[in-house]
Amino acid sequence: MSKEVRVRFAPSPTGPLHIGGVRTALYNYLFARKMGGKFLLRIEDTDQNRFVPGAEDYIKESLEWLGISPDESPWKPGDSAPYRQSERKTSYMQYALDLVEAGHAYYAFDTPGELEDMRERLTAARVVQPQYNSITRTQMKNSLTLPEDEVKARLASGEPYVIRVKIPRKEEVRLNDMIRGWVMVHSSTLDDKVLMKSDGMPTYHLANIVDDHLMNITHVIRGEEWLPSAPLHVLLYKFFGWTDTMPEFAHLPLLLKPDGNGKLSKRDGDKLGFPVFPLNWENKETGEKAAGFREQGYFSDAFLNFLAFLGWNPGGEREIFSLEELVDAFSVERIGKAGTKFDIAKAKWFNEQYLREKSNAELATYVVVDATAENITILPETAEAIASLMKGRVTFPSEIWQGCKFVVIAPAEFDQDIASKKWNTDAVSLLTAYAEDLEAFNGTIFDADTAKSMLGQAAEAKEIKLGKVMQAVRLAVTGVGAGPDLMEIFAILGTEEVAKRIRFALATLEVIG
RNA sequence: GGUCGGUUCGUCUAGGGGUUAGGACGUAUCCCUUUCACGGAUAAAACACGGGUUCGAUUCCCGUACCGACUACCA
Repeated sequence: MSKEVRVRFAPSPTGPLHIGGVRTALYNYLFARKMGGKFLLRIEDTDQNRFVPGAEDYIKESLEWLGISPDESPWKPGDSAPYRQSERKTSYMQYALDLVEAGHAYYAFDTPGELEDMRERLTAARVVQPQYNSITRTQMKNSLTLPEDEVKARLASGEPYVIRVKIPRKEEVRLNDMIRGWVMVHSSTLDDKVLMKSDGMPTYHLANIVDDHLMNITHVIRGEEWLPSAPLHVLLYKFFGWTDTMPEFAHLPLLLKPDGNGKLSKRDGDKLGFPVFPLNWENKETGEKAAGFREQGYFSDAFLNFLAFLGWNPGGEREIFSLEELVDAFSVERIGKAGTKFDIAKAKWFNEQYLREKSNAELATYVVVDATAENITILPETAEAIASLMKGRVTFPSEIWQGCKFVVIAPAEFDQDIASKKWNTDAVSLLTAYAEDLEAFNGTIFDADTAKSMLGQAAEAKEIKLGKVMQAVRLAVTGVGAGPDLMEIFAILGTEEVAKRIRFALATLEVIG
């Protein structure tokens, strides 16, 4: 009988949640749902110096936007509360002391300056790996080298100290990563990492093991940057005697820069003009700003779909998956090993696919909002008609209004380039006739077909080939040379408005050549 | 430098001892068309290199190269 799957996403609140972190959260969510388990969120705020106000809310809002909210979190506590490491502070020291007691950790009193001296000394002596380890610790100030009474005295006097793990001199440490298979590391290459800092807070290494154990975490799905410290974590589970309940590990491939090499960073997004964060972010204190996918016009479901395929794929040829379908198709085995370059063009493509599936009514709400922002009133029916016309042609909802606002705002000026090429005597002659026909129109229904047949008849009467003057007709009514089906636009505008606009164009534009 | 990880079209990837190495994005061309798009069709485009193992390796093994992560009292 296997126990319930419990996974956690454990970001630290040091700024806006990076897209790589969002993907990690997503994979954790998908795995938990797939396995019928629980997805928890734990805030790793053991570094008081790096705390950024608002970062936690940002994490919460990001996950909510994507619809992958945790089952348990600081704002939705379950049995494993609390969910902030700063609130779990009291328990860590005892675990560290247990390790000291068992001989797997020790007190160290070295000052930052002394540590620096040690590294310099080692570097000067051409030691390949200047680190605090089984060799060098014998020359440092710690409870392994100092007499017992002196250690007690230093502790009693309140002298600052840290607790370091005592890495065994020679031992093969191995772990079976779900994505990478067996990884083996020799303990001699590991260093005596600090477990408890001098400010009384634990480091990530200690806190994450203690919390994962206490919270009954069964699988640790995290970024590849953690792989090098995974052997240390395995060792800690062993020292605590928790090997039999140690979670399984899965180290996710990194998200890389689109050009060149290296981890995707905020700078890359700024440079290439795309976001690397889910939501807009602003740090009021520092003035730091970052653009978000949501505000750029990406739909949460499209963004989620895109993200899911960055480093994973279900094996078939289908690419459009809803969240539920992703859950159904997900498996850790199908996560790739190699880093993934970030391709914003693909993200846009996903957004287009999703946009086309949205109802006109839904898209119309964007049009109304955008128009209102410009102090322009638009009828809901008009907004919907515009949405219908534009949905197949745009990537973002904001482009619907931007690309079709001439429906509501009659052109005051005209694209000079098109005018100089297409505004000829034939066009003037046809448009004059068409305007007259429109003004005389007394039918009840003026739809696209009617608009078109009337235009066709006018052209026939003047013996003008329609194809030659359509650009001019478009220019007269919309002011520009490109856009969705003109006759559909006419139908929205109505005979009166179309005639009025044609009259204005006729009066404004001069025939060239 | 050391440790660990990685390497299939430009990008994301499928595949896996014998395949015309498949798809998608992007790119190009053509078709459709009242423009621009959409859509449809077509095209160019990949197994990093060298050794093994094998009748046969892109696939398995070992090296090399290259790329990356880590190397803090940060996570």
